[in-house]
Amino acid sequence: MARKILCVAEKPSIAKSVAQHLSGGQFNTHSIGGNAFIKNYEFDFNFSPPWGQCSVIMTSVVGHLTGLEFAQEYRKWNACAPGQLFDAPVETGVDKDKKAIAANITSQAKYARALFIWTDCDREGEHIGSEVRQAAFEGNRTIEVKRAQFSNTEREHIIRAAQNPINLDDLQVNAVAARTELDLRLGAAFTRFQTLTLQTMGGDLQDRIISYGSCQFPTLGFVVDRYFRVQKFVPEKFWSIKVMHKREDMEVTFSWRRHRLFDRASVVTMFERCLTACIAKVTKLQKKPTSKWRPLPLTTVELQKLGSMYLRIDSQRVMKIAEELYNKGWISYPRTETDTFDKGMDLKKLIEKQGQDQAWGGYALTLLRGGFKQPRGGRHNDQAHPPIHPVNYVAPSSLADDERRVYEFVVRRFLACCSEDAKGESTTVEIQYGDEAFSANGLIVLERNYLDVYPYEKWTSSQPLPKFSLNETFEPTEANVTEGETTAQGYLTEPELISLMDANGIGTDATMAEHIAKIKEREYVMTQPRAGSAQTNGTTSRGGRGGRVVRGGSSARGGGGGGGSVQQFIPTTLGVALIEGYNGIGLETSLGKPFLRKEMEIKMKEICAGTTSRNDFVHETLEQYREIFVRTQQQAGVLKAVSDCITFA
DNA sequence: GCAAGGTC
Repeated sequence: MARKILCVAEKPSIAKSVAQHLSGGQFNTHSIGGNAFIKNYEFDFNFSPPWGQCSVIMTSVVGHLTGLEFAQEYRKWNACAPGQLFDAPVETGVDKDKKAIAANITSQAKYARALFIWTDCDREGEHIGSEVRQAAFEGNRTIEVKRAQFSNTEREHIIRAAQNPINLDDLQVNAVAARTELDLRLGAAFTRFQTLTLQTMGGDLQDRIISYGSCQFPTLGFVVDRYFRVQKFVPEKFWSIKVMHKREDMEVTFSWRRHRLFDRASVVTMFERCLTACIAKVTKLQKKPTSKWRPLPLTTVELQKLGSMYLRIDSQRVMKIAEELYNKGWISYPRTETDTFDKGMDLKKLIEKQGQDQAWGGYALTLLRGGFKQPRGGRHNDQAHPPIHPVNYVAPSSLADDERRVYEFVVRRFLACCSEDAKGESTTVEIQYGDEAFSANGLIVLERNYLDVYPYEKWTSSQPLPKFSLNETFEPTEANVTEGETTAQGYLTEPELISLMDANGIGTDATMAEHIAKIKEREYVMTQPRAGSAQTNGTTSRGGRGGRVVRGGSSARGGGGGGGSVQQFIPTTLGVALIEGYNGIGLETSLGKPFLRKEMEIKMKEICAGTTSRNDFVHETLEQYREIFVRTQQQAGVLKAVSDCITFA
């Protein structure tokens, strides 16, 4: 009886670190023919019963092994009417460039008693596990299949996972299979239909692909939605009362509790009552400690948002750079939803490695000498990867420019997480003046703490307030009515777009940047720099009616560092026409809205919970989209309008 | 020539 166990991870890097932990560093490495990345690691390990001491082959795949395709006779664009793709037969096949990897698993399985699957513990990982299982069955019908449950690659954790295997969860496998089938059928059907129809209408759309995808369309929808809100915005005038007082050579501005009103006559009346009263009285005086919280451990979505906010690098490029840094071993796996560090992780060891840096090394050392605080924990955990953090030190001078900036950000963010919150003292003075209440705020920063290593955030002491005492009365130095106007929100920026996608479940942390790049490539949207923008700390005040307040005509936006300006997304005529076309069809669920994708996400969770079956879900969803498809065909005018827009624009 | 999901 062969005492051999085959282990397969989702990616080469995991196979390697698992092999290192289980073997204690004693393993042989074999290359496989046909793929330069995959290695087979060979060693012995003592598993829990019934397996006991076994020889192990640890290898990996590189993500999915297989893909879903239409049967051969439906692959040509003119082979069938696009509508037939709703029911056309589909088949699963091993991707061309994955044949050698599948063959490796098939042949290794022949001599193995059991297969241990070490793919990531998320839905896609479960499905990849089922693809691995299938490849193993091709070589060995009776191989026993288990799955290791792990959420990081720490030694103890990995050994525990090896000794407590569970079973593959076929419910999760089914959920992913359903999504795959729907994305293929709907994507291909609508893409071919739109593209072919618009081609026959002539105009400038001859050689373009007018693609539809369950993620790219809602992404486009967000851009178009904001565009129209900006276009339709009507500015409104508002008025406010400002009170100033000079004391001890300091000028204090009190702001009105009512903030602002949209009726000038009322404001003037109230203001006159203040003047009549003449005297203001201090009604409340409060000093209290306040703090600014250190940031949460870094997730992919945050990295993408902050990359474009702080570093002005777009999300796709940030991800590409992060992947390179990961592949070189400088930072941890950059695709993670987790914003909590595992309790068992040795964070101090990671901080120590940063001690040698010229810029932040000194700060890292102060953390080790007592400044260290266990990071805050967020509410997200994908059970597969830790938050993004530096794993090794690399001298910034040896990195390319943007690479250096991303690495520095990851390091500084990590050190900030492990620091104490910033501490300050806030003072509030409230006064009664006539019938109106006003207040002034002062802040003194006492300890900067994490802010010393995290220059991306600002927290500055305001001008200190002069002394006031409770119930004292005084005559304000100056008071007047100010006038302002609400201004429209800007067009959508990339961080805003990513937030919307995240909140609506459009795409995954690993693919959001791709969807954004896709709608640019299709020329559904374009980006342009926002005029007059500079780096902000995300503290822009917003007006109550959707607009940003510009007081007395002068913009509150300050300077600040940062290269370049914020990019904003503007839909092209084509993008607008597509979304408007589908919104105008009159069905409640438009292709341009995020609801359908959101529902898909909910249904996938139901499949995982066992309350919905894969078949029911696929059929119901197909029927739902078929109605939209049929209606779109009937109302050819919808797409005709798109064509006209483009031709005569 | 289509999608979205993995990863290199």
